[in-house]
Amino acid sequence: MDIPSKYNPELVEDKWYKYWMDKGFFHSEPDERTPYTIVIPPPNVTGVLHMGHMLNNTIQDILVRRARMLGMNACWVPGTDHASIATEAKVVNKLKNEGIDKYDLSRDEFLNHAWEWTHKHGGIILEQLKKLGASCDWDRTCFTMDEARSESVIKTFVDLHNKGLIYRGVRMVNWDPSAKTAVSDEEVIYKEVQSKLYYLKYMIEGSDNEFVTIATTRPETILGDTAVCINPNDERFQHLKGKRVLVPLINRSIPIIEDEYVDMEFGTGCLKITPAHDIHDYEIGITHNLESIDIFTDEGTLNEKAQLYVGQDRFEVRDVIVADLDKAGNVAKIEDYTNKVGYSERTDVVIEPKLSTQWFLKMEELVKPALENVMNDNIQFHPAKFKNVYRHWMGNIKDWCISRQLWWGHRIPVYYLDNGKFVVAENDAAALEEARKLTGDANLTMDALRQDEDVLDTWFSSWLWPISVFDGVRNPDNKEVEYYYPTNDLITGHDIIFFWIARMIITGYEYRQQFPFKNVYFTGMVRDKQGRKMSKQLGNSPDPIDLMKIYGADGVRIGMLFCSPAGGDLLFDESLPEQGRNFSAKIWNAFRLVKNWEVDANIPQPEHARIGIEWFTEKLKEITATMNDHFDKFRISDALMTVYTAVRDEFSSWLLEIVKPEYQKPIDKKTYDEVINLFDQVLRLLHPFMPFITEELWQMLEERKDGESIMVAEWPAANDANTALVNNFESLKETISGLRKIRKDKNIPNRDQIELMIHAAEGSYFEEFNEVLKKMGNLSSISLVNEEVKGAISFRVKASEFYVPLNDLIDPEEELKKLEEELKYTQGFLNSVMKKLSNERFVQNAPEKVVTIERNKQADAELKIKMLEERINSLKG
RNA sequence: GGGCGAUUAGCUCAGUUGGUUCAGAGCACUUGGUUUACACCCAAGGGGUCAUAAGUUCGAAUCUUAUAUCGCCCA
Repeated sequence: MDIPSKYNPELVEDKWYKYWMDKGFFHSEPDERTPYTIVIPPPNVTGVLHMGHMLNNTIQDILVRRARMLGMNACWVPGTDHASIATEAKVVNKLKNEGIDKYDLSRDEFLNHAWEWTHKHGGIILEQLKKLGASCDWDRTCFTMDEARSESVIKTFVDLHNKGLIYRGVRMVNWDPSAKTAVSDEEVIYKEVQSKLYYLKYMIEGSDNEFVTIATTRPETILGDTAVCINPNDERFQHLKGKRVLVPLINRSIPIIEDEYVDMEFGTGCLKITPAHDIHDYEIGITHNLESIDIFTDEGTLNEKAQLYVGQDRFEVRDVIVADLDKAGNVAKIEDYTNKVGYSERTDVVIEPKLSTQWFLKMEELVKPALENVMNDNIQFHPAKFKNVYRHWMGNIKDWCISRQLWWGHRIPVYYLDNGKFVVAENDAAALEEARKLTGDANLTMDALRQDEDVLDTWFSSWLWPISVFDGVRNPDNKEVEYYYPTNDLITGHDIIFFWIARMIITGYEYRQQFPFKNVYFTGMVRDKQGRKMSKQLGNSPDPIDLMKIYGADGVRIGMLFCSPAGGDLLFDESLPEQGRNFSAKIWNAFRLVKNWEVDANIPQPEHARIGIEWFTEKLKEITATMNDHFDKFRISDALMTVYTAVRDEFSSWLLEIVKPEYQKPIDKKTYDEVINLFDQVLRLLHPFMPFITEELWQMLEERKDGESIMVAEWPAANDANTALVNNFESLKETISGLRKIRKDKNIPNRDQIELMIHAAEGSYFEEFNEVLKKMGNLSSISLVNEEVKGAISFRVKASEFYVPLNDLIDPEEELKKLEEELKYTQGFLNSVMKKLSNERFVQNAPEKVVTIERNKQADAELKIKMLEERINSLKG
């Protein structure tokens, strides 16, 4: 076989992905096997693959591939999310660049543009996932706005409304003046900004020189003031009670009210109240029955109610009004001030608190089972610390504002009549029927109905995802949802625990009386080496596609996982995929070594090879068991590290070196076949992490039939490893390391044979491994002795002592120094052991196993000390 | 201000319900190596008072309390 000396991922990856697709390995249909289901966290339809997706989807693919190899019916459902705000913003922007204003278009015209955009860009990210090797069932690809999903969303709205859980209310919302929509609390990012605290004087009504001073960061809002508030306990302001003040510039008379909400320490202790533009002021306004004067337009400019600066932007007005106030003598002072200001996650403009009519979902009852079943571990979080965060949020839940003032999304199925009443229905026809019933007018036509202009929050569709992808909302009893739901694992970032995870759990219990997934695995954020978030502005995010071209998809996959514990942030650096690429090369080269051996069926298997294979066979069971344990506990990084070191150290450096025939000599058939078999097993353990290279090698390892694939090969068994053999072998390795150290210290070339004499003790020297010891140590002979050997360099493994006779090369002083250091250490060790053993309470209270271990330590240490002392005396003598 | 979490080797982090030589891994570092699979490698090494202090225990990186520093969420 002609094997290229270097692994070239580009020649391999597309080929095997196509093979897997052609053979239908990714596709799942319900059958009698146990299902293993994951639904993808649907990426944003306008998005392109970034490093966060890479991490997240690599983990999903690993879990799905392993489940498949374990014989489960694995189904990974892919799809995308319509992302109302982000997509609409992009489409609006694109139209703007073409000279088209959104508001010159009809709703339908705009939606046509949005769909066009979606069809053009919507599939990109899914195609990119294929490069990563994602084994999604592409036949099941869903979109939150396709027909089945859309109908599910509308049906759910109607149902929740009928249950009395959806209501219309006026609330202070987070208004995004750029997107012209309300956004949820979770979509507001608070940033620390350098601003100013303005101290403004308000004249007291009926007086020419008396005034109160208030402090504000937002002087432009004074035009909406409807009161000034003091703390009733504040001694300084007792004389103001019951008086009124004049709003500067417009001279509106407003009352001085009293409320303990006012912090006497902050600012001047006098607070201006602007109920329409601050959430706390709004609440005080309600308590004190104050008027709300909304001075802003939806675009964030001032309206006629402000009286001044009408039509100007809120931030422009801030500068202008301060100058005017100063001129008018109302500015007492201006201080630098650092505060936190909310910005829209989507458009990055400053959020304006605004009174607005919106649709809300009552959460109080809905969250109960969702909270309970996380706290009692029916749903498990990995890592579990996120339970606390979850409990805190769910315990302080507020009603969910589900309407958005946008066009792209699911239009709210509420139809208004002229008389202000409304009906809620799944479609126009049903709405008309309802309306006719409501009005008693059988001749009513659609013209009399006006559908709500707003759409639903995107999360109101994605919270149905684990159900709706199996069409379980429209058809709750269908075969697919019955089979695949609940799903097994959800892999997602902890940043959307409330947006999405909590809400999916809520719908799971509301609509299927069951959790949507058994486990939630939280990934951390991918950051750059300095710990900064990856962002376009910083330009610190590499393009995953480029990375895969350079390092191979497998290399990038494992690079992402090398340092990625659950929930912890991943500090990405290009050395990681590089390490992954290097590992691919290592496996490739191991394969080249094995496949290039000349096989001779006529020679018998040497003893050292027999031992090596027997050992590795057992070791592999242990490795598999360790990996299984890591997987069970969602320690994906640890599972990878286990197989990584297994390949590098145990397989390549030990097994292959042990069985490797002498230069230019053939290998016996038995050993060869067994090594091929072990290689096959190792590739299987690697496959979930590195699907491409493992398939390539597995196909070349032996003759394969069309339709065979490592993807559907069985996961290796882990039962009943011979742990005694494996442990004994560790002593052998230690002995060989000891010999290597001597060679290094004394500059003895590896090709020169040396002699070894052993003063053996039980449990640390095993004669049955002699052939391996001889080969790996390049020994001319091994002999047993009963006493110390003079003129030799020695080392100890546990209680056995090993001697290499090297008269000429020994430096007695150096040897003595080493021996004395070792003696000192061992004596110290013995002391600590004896301290424990002489403590009666330890012997009485500690488990017997622990005591026995300490006794063994004592015996070993005593024996070792005796040998060391003999050596030292003999060298001195 | 309220809550949650973290602090272990130069860096990033494990440490599984307190007990095997338990102080670990990977990377980085030092030294040696043209042993023909691999320098994208191999071998051998150095490196930490487990943030600090007190406590519980026969025994603490692990449990308790306080302090310091940092991070996240909420206000």
